[in-house]
Amino acid sequence: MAIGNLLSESGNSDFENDDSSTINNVVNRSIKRGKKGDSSTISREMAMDVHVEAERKRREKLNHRFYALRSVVPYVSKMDKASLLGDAVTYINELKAKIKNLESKLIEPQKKHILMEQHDSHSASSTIVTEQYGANNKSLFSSNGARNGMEIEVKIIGSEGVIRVQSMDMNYPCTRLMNAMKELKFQIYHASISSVKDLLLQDIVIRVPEEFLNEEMLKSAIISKLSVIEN
Amino acid sequence: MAIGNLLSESGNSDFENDDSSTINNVVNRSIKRGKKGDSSTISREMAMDVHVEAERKRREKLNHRFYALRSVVPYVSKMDKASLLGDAVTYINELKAKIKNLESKLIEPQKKHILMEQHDSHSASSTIVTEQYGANNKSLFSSNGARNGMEIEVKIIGSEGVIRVQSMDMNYPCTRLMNAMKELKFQIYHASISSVKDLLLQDIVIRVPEEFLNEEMLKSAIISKLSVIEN
DNA sequence: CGAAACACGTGAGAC
DNA sequence: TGTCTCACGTGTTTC
Repeated sequence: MAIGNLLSESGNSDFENDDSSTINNVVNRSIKRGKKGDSSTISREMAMDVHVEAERKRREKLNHRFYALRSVVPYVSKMDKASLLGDAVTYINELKAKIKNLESKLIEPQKKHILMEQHDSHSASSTIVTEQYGANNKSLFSSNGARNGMEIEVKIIGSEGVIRVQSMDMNYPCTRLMNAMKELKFQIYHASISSVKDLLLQDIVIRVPEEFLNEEMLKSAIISKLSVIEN
Repeated sequence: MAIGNLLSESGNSDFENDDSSTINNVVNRSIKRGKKGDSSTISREMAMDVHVEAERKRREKLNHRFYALRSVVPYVSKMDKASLLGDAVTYINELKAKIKNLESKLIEPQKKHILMEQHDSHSASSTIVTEQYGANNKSLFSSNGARNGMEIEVKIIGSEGVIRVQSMDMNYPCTRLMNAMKELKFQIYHASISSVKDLLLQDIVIRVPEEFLNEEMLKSAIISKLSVIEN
């Protein structure tokens, strides 16, 4: 599958194909405007370009979610998105009805209940679970930006590199760092993450690509990637 | 947000009617082409117009379905469509797990034994998933779309959980897993990642939120998150 | 100002 | 032949 796409030009339906990141299509997708006002519109065009790219990303994400939804809804009548959504709604309602049914069936027989079976998860309210999920959020240290003092140390030994990061354990610095590793396409040999109190320590051993000639280059590449990744 | 649509100065009063069902559509849609060649392009323009209208109809329908979905999914983290789809998938998987749980609880009528179906460790507690893309599966339950042959094992000990994942080292499964941890808001105590040949082994120790009553729930939550995360 | 999310019009492919 | 569905680039709005 997927031979090089010379003259691809459209095509590209949404089949799954999965990795959008890897081979990444740097294809001549940027034919766009041949000519334009030549005055000071260059920054304009660049901004446009990033906009186009962002929108493309968004579409891709949405389509992945559609596919994921399709994989959990057992029978989807047709292939189009509207039908999928409709079937998902009816399916959810079916599941809910079924649960209600089961619960009522379960509560009814009051005799000789053996209903312990949940030793360790007493967890108060052994009654029906109801309502999913924490939903505690609200405050939830979200908020983007907020560089939480990351200290980065880099060491190169032969073809291997050691990245050592120490930071506040907020906003999932490990997720952020892993995203950076992915975007930099570093091959990871080993990683170890430890949380101690409100500090998070991360050690990662990678294979250093040849284009990074010294530790400083490697470190600044990581830092700039980190600063770009949204959390 | 005030209303737009200042009475459009008529001109051609083509039966546009619009019938917009839902809320206001603010847009001032009918500016379109001001003037054009009047020769033989009229049919062209009419055809175009009907196309535009049809597409508008389609979009309206889709949005209506989105709204319907939103009304059956109890808690949607954010307001945007992608989050809605993702949460719908998660919710469906939770419902499935819940049903499974209730059913197993129900099929156990008069066993005088305390046959601890919880301690035994069979009970699918630490089963292995190895699934590859839904759609081919058939059974109603356990339709989790784990990607590139991820084998997931989950163990709960007290308030801590151990997640052990083995997969092909392609497409940065560690990044994906970390993203899942973040989205599930799990607090990470420790993590260890090792690459051996083309296999990637990941062990993560987390604090298990109370709402996860057993290993099965925890595992299916992780799987469904994984299936939603695009890489 | 950028970044994110959306709706829109339009070209293209399927049947 | 139209009709349906989709992806794309773009304008606009919100924070």
